[in-house]
Amino acid sequence: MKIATFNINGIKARIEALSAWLDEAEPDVVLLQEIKSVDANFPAEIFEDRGYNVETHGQKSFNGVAILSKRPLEDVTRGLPGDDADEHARWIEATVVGDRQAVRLCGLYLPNGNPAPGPKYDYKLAWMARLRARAEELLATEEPVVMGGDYNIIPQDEDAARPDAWREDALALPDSRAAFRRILNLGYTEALRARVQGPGHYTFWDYQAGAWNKNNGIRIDHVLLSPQASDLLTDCGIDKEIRGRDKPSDHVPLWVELDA
DNA sequence: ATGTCGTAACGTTTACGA
Repeated sequence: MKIATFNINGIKARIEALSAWLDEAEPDVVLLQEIKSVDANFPAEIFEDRGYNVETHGQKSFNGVAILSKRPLEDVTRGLPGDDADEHARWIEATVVGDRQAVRLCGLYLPNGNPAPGPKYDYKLAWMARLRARAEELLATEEPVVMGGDYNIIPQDEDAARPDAWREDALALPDSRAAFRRILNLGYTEALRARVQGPGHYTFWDYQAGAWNKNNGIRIDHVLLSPQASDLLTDCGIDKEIRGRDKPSDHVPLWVELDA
Protein backbone atom coordinates (compact mmCIF):
# COMPACT_ATOMS: atom_id res chain seq x y z
CA MET A 1 0.00 0.00 0.00
CA LYS A 2 1.54 3.27 -1.15
CA ILE A 3 0.70 6.17 1.17
CA ALA A 4 1.80 9.70 0.32
CA THR A 5 1.66 13.10 2.02
CA PHE A 6 1.56 16.30 0.00
CA ASN A 7 1.11 19.94 1.04
CA ILE A 8 -0.53 21.28 -2.10
CA ASN A 9 -0.79 24.97 -1.11
CA GLY A 10 -4.35 25.50 -2.36
CA ILE A 11 -6.51 22.89 -4.11
CA LYS A 12 -7.94 25.29 -6.69
CA ALA A 13 -4.49 26.35 -7.86
CA ARG A 14 -3.16 22.77 -7.84
CA ILE A 15 -5.82 20.78 -9.69
CA GLU A 16 -3.64 20.22 -12.77
CA ALA A 17 -0.33 19.59 -11.00
CA LEU A 18 -1.95 17.28 -8.45
CA SER A 19 -3.88 15.32 -11.09
CA ALA A 20 -0.76 14.78 -13.19
CA TRP A 21 1.21 13.52 -10.19
CA LEU A 22 -1.62 11.16 -9.12
CA ASP A 23 -1.70 9.61 -12.59
CA GLU A 24 2.05 8.94 -12.50
CA ALA A 25 2.66 8.02 -8.89
CA GLU A 26 -0.56 6.04 -8.43
CA PRO A 27 -0.65 6.24 -4.64
CA ASP A 28 -3.31 4.21 -2.83
CA VAL A 29 -3.68 6.92 -0.19
CA VAL A 30 -2.82 10.63 -0.21
CA LEU A 31 -2.80 12.86 2.87
CA LEU A 32 -3.28 16.43 1.65
CA GLN A 33 -2.51 19.63 3.54
CA GLU A 34 -3.31 23.29 2.93
CA ILE A 35 -6.33 22.64 0.75
CA LYS A 36 -7.37 26.24 1.58
CA SER A 37 -10.98 25.36 0.85
CA VAL A 38 -14.22 24.74 2.68
CA ASP A 39 -15.50 21.16 2.35
CA ALA A 40 -18.35 22.17 0.02
CA ASN A 41 -15.97 23.72 -2.51
CA PHE A 42 -13.43 20.86 -2.59
CA PRO A 43 -13.47 19.40 -6.13
CA ALA A 44 -14.00 15.80 -4.99
CA GLU A 45 -15.27 14.66 -8.42
CA ILE A 46 -11.83 15.12 -9.95
CA PHE A 47 -10.48 12.49 -7.59
CA GLU A 48 -13.57 10.29 -7.47
CA ASP A 49 -13.28 10.02 -11.27
CA ARG A 50 -9.81 8.51 -10.67
CA GLY A 51 -11.21 5.98 -8.22
CA TYR A 52 -10.45 7.76 -4.96
CA ASN A 53 -12.71 8.10 -1.97
CA VAL A 54 -12.45 11.63 -0.57
CA GLU A 55 -12.71 12.90 3.01
CA THR A 56 -12.04 16.56 3.80
CA HIS A 57 -11.65 18.78 6.85
CA GLY A 58 -11.46 22.30 5.45
CA GLN A 59 -11.97 25.92 6.36
CA LYS A 60 -12.12 29.20 4.47
CA SER A 61 -8.86 30.61 3.03
CA PHE A 62 -6.30 28.81 5.15
CA ASN A 63 -5.19 25.42 6.43
CA GLY A 64 -7.41 22.45 5.65
CA VAL A 65 -6.55 18.74 5.32
CA ALA A 66 -7.99 15.86 3.29
CA ILE A 67 -7.52 12.16 2.58
CA LEU A 68 -7.82 10.49 -0.81
CA SER A 69 -7.98 6.69 -0.79
CA LYS A 70 -8.64 4.03 -3.40
CA ARG A 71 -9.96 1.78 -0.65
CA PRO A 72 -12.89 2.85 1.53
CA LEU A 73 -12.17 5.09 4.50
CA GLU A 74 -13.74 4.09 7.79
CA ASP A 75 -14.15 5.73 11.21
CA VAL A 76 -13.26 9.21 9.96
CA THR A 77 -12.65 11.85 12.64
CA ARG A 78 -11.81 15.52 12.21
CA GLY A 79 -9.85 17.85 14.47
CA LEU A 80 -6.98 17.20 16.89
CA PRO A 81 -8.35 16.40 20.35
CA GLY A 82 -7.41 18.47 23.38
CA ASP A 83 -8.76 21.98 22.71
CA ASP A 84 -12.38 22.50 21.74
CA ALA A 85 -11.68 26.21 21.15
CA ASP A 86 -9.15 25.49 18.38
CA GLU A 87 -10.83 26.43 15.08
CA HIS A 88 -7.95 25.51 12.76
CA ALA A 89 -8.55 22.59 10.38
CA ARG A 90 -5.24 20.74 10.76
CA TRP A 91 -6.00 17.10 11.59
CA ILE A 92 -7.99 14.23 10.09
CA GLU A 93 -7.98 10.50 10.85
CA ALA A 94 -9.40 7.49 9.07
CA THR A 95 -8.89 3.73 8.87
CA VAL A 96 -8.08 1.97 5.62
CA VAL A 97 -8.18 -1.82 5.34
CA GLY A 98 -5.40 -3.41 3.30
CA ASP A 99 -5.17 -6.98 2.04
CA ARG A 100 -3.41 -8.07 5.24
CA GLN A 101 -3.71 -5.19 7.69
CA ALA A 102 -5.93 -2.30 8.71
CA VAL A 103 -4.00 0.97 9.04
CA ARG A 104 -4.98 4.05 11.03
CA LEU A 105 -4.17 7.13 8.95
CA CYS A 106 -3.57 10.57 10.45
CA GLY A 107 -3.14 13.57 8.18
CA LEU A 108 -1.74 16.68 9.83
CA TYR A 109 -0.76 20.26 9.11
CA LEU A 110 1.30 21.41 12.10
CA PRO A 111 1.29 25.17 12.81
CA ASN A 112 4.16 27.19 11.29
CA GLY A 113 4.74 29.10 14.53
CA ASN A 114 6.46 32.21 13.19
CA PRO A 115 7.21 34.75 14.43
CA ALA A 116 8.91 33.21 17.45
CA PRO A 117 8.66 34.02 20.23
CA GLY A 118 5.03 35.11 20.31
CA PRO A 119 1.46 33.81 20.41
CA LYS A 120 1.83 31.88 17.15
CA TYR A 121 4.83 30.04 18.53
CA ASP A 122 2.96 29.33 21.77
CA TYR A 123 0.14 27.85 19.66
CA LYS A 124 2.61 25.66 17.78
CA LEU A 125 4.09 24.20 20.96
CA ALA A 126 0.65 23.71 22.52
CA TRP A 127 -0.53 21.95 19.35
CA MET A 128 2.53 19.67 19.48
CA ALA A 129 1.72 18.76 23.08
CA ARG A 130 -1.78 17.75 21.95
CA LEU A 131 -0.24 15.81 19.03
CA ARG A 132 2.00 13.94 21.46
CA ALA A 133 -1.02 13.04 23.61
CA ARG A 134 -2.95 11.73 20.60
CA ALA A 135 0.12 9.85 19.34
CA GLU A 136 0.39 8.15 22.73
CA GLU A 137 -3.27 7.09 22.63
CA LEU A 138 -2.81 5.66 19.16
CA LEU A 139 0.26 3.66 20.25
CA ALA A 140 -1.85 2.00 22.90
CA THR A 141 -4.07 0.48 20.20
CA GLU A 142 -1.05 -1.59 19.08
CA GLU A 143 -2.26 -1.23 15.49
CA PRO A 144 -0.33 0.15 12.53
CA VAL A 145 -0.53 3.95 12.69
CA VAL A 146 0.72 6.32 9.97
CA MET A 147 0.98 10.00 10.93
CA GLY A 148 1.92 11.96 7.83
CA GLY A 149 1.91 15.58 6.93
CA ASP A 150 3.56 18.98 6.98
CA TYR A 151 5.15 19.06 10.43
CA ASN A 152 6.79 22.47 9.88
CA ILE A 153 9.83 21.02 11.70
CA ILE A 154 13.41 20.83 10.42
CA PRO A 155 14.53 17.94 12.64
CA GLN A 156 18.30 18.45 12.38
CA ASP A 157 20.76 20.83 10.72
CA GLU A 158 21.37 18.25 7.98
CA ASP A 159 17.72 18.73 6.96
CA ALA A 160 18.36 22.27 5.67
CA ALA A 161 20.65 23.38 2.84
CA ARG A 162 21.46 26.51 4.88
CA PRO A 163 20.92 25.63 8.53
CA ASP A 164 22.25 28.97 9.77
CA ALA A 165 19.43 30.80 7.95
CA TRP A 166 16.87 28.88 10.06
CA ARG A 167 18.59 29.18 13.44
CA GLU A 168 16.01 31.62 14.89
CA ASP A 169 13.04 30.25 12.93
CA ALA A 170 10.09 28.44 14.52
CA LEU A 171 10.77 25.47 12.20
CA ALA A 172 14.19 24.83 13.74
CA LEU A 173 14.29 26.34 17.24
CA PRO A 174 15.50 23.96 19.94
CA ASP A 175 12.06 23.85 21.59
CA SER A 176 10.49 22.86 18.25
CA ARG A 177 13.00 20.10 17.64
CA ALA A 178 12.65 18.83 21.20
CA ALA A 179 8.86 18.66 20.91
CA PHE A 180 9.25 16.63 17.69
CA ARG A 181 11.74 14.28 19.35
CA ARG A 182 9.37 13.78 22.28
CA ILE A 183 6.85 12.31 19.84
CA LEU A 184 9.47 10.08 18.18
CA ASN A 185 10.67 9.00 21.60
CA LEU A 186 7.25 7.53 22.38
CA GLY A 187 8.22 4.83 19.90
CA TYR A 188 7.49 6.27 16.45
CA THR A 189 9.86 5.84 13.52
CA GLU A 190 10.55 8.56 10.99
CA ALA A 191 10.00 6.66 7.74
CA LEU A 192 12.53 8.52 5.60
CA ARG A 193 15.31 8.16 8.17
CA ALA A 194 14.59 4.44 8.43
CA ARG A 195 15.59 4.20 4.76
CA VAL A 196 17.96 7.09 3.96
CA GLN A 197 20.73 8.86 5.89
CA GLY A 198 22.65 12.09 5.38
CA PRO A 199 21.97 15.61 4.10
CA GLY A 200 20.29 16.76 0.91
CA HIS A 201 16.81 15.27 1.28
CA TYR A 202 14.30 18.12 1.08
CA THR A 203 10.52 18.40 0.70
CA PHE A 204 10.11 22.21 0.50
CA TRP A 205 11.72 24.98 -1.50
CA ASP A 206 10.50 28.55 -0.96
CA TYR A 207 9.00 30.38 -3.93
CA GLN A 208 11.28 33.34 -3.15
CA ALA A 209 14.87 34.11 -4.04
CA GLY A 210 15.30 31.24 -6.49
CA ALA A 211 15.35 28.66 -3.72
CA TRP A 212 14.53 25.78 -6.09
CA ASN A 213 17.20 26.69 -8.64
CA LYS A 214 19.77 26.93 -5.86
CA ASN A 215 18.47 23.74 -4.22
CA ASN A 216 18.01 25.80 -1.07
CA GLY A 217 15.53 23.36 0.47
CA ILE A 218 14.40 22.06 3.83
CA ARG A 219 12.90 18.77 5.01
CA ILE A 220 9.70 19.57 6.92
CA ASP A 221 7.19 16.97 5.63
CA HIS A 222 7.40 13.72 7.53
CA VAL A 223 5.75 10.33 7.92
CA LEU A 224 5.88 8.83 11.42
CA LEU A 225 5.15 5.13 11.87
CA SER A 226 4.05 3.25 14.96
CA PRO A 227 6.08 0.07 15.65
CA GLN A 228 3.41 -2.08 14.00
CA ALA A 229 3.46 0.17 10.91
CA SER A 230 7.25 0.35 10.89
CA ASP A 231 7.35 -3.46 10.66
CA LEU A 232 5.48 -3.15 7.34
CA LEU A 233 7.74 -0.47 5.78
CA THR A 234 9.37 -1.59 2.54
CA ASP A 235 10.24 1.72 0.86
CA CYS A 236 10.11 5.50 1.22
CA GLY A 237 10.87 8.36 -1.15
CA ILE A 238 10.50 12.02 -2.10
CA ASP A 239 9.07 12.96 -5.51
CA LYS A 240 11.44 15.90 -5.83
CA GLU A 241 11.27 16.51 -9.56
CA ILE A 242 7.71 17.82 -9.61
CA ARG A 243 8.91 21.00 -7.84
CA GLY A 244 10.40 22.04 -11.18
CA ARG A 245 7.14 21.80 -13.15
CA ASP A 246 4.55 24.45 -14.06
CA LYS A 247 2.56 25.98 -11.21
CA PRO A 248 4.08 23.74 -8.52
CA SER A 249 3.32 23.71 -4.84
CA ASP A 250 6.26 24.86 -2.72
CA HIS A 251 6.20 21.33 -1.19
CA VAL A 252 6.65 17.96 -2.95
CA PRO A 253 5.15 14.56 -2.08
CA LEU A 254 6.75 12.18 0.40
CA TRP A 255 5.58 8.56 0.21
CA VAL A 256 5.93 5.24 1.98
CA GLU A 257 5.25 1.72 0.78
CA LEU A 258 3.76 -0.56 3.43
CA ASP A 259 3.25 -4.30 3.11
CA ALA A 260 -0.28 -3.93 4.48
C1' DA B 1 13.51 44.71 -5.10
C1' DT B 2 10.94 41.13 1.44
C1' DG B 3 14.01 38.12 -6.12
C1' DT B 4 6.74 34.60 -4.37
C1' DC B 5 2.36 32.54 -4.23
C1' DG B 6 -2.66 31.62 -2.97
C1' DT B 7 -6.84 33.25 -1.02
C1' DA B 8 -10.40 36.64 0.14
C1' DA B 9 -12.64 41.02 -0.07
C1' DC B 10 -15.86 47.22 1.19
C1' DG B 11 -11.64 43.91 -5.29
C1' DT B 12 -8.73 46.83 -10.81
C1' DT B 13 -5.31 46.66 -4.80
C1' DT B 14 -4.46 45.41 -0.24
C1' DA B 15 -3.98 42.24 3.64
C1' DC B 16 -2.69 38.07 5.48
C1' DG B 17 -0.36 33.66 6.07
C1' DA B 18 3.26 31.00 4.74
